[in-house]
Amino acid sequence: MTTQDRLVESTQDLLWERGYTGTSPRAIQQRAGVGQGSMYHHFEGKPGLAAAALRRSAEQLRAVAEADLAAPGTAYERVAGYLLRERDVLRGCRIGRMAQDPEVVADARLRAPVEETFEWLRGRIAEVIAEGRERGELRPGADPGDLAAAVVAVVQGGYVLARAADGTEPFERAVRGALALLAAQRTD
Amino acid sequence: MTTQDRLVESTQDLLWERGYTGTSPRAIQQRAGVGQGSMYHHFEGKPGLAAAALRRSAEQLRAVAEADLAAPGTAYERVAGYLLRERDVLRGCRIGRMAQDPEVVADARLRAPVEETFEWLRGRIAEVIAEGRERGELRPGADPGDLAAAVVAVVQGGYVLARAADGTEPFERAVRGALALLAAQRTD
DNA sequence: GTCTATATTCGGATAGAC
DNA sequence: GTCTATCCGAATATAGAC
Repeated sequence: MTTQDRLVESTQDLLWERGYTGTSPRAIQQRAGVGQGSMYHHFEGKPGLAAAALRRSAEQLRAVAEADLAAPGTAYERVAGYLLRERDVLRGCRIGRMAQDPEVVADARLRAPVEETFEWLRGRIAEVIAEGRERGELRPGADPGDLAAAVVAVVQGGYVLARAADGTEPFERAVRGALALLAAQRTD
Repeated sequence: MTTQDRLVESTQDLLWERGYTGTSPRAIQQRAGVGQGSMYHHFEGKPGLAAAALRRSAEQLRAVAEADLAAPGTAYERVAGYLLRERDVLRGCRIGRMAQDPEVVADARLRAPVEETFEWLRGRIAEVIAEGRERGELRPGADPGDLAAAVVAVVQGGYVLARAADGTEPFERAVRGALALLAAQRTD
């Protein structure tokens, strides 16, 4: 693995664990086993490195989500697959976590991958729901975009509740609740 | 207002804006218009002051939520009142934000008010839903605790989506989606 | 490309005068 | 109770040798 790659991966991990404000260049260099000079040679300081790390995390998240959403099955089953995917609940979402940090939100290069990821995810889930409607699997009713936003919010909010409780139960409850409500939308 | 109160209020604001890791004693003192000595005289450093601020924010949040949930009306209307309350969406939740900070989660005195607030909120909403069931307003089905967790998660996740988008729309969508799903649980 | 020095400011806190 | 002085290490970065 190249020095750049080691720096990017270490940054991904640290941003996940400690957030942007809580992650220092020092800590990144140590985790990557790289000196200060190397980091500043390859990247434009902490923001540049973080931007690269976030772009990479965003790509990876997208690929994982697409695998669930493009799976065979009914719309309900595909959304359920997304909601029930195995997650490291107490670690939370690498991308969603960034939205809480004002330094990230204030920097266009850092916020862009976060914004794009959620925009894509909501759009993709809305598509799945709209398809389910067209196929007659789901009742017509609420805007698919609204339902998709609710689904994504349940996951992101579930992480918040789980960390607050220092346990996974609230996350699992929220997902079960959301699935029960979605299940009631299926045609008989 | 006493010096203590000014310190606590300034800390509440800064924790909301910048999070725990991003809030320095210096910044607190300046916002409160108080010297270093005063702060360390009245509180046990940053953690002690933050604990006091979080307890106060938790009380306030609880009071506001209770007002909506104890309002007259059907269970659906009361939950809708909670979901549709006016919020400063882009600022997010003072309590939920803390759950993302590893320094908060690691310190029992800081995590306690966060945990208790969400536990209370989920329980209170579950009560409202259970009452609706008993009164025949809502169909029997999913566990009220699961539905309550989903409701709270939609709000917390909605904040995440809104900040990611730098706009309130995703929050409003998520709430509309959740309300549409809940509305379908009403008896005819 | 990578390393070691060095610089500056901030974070978090203590000491002791008033 | 409040203020100023002071301390030490960390955060973030630059300079320049190798």
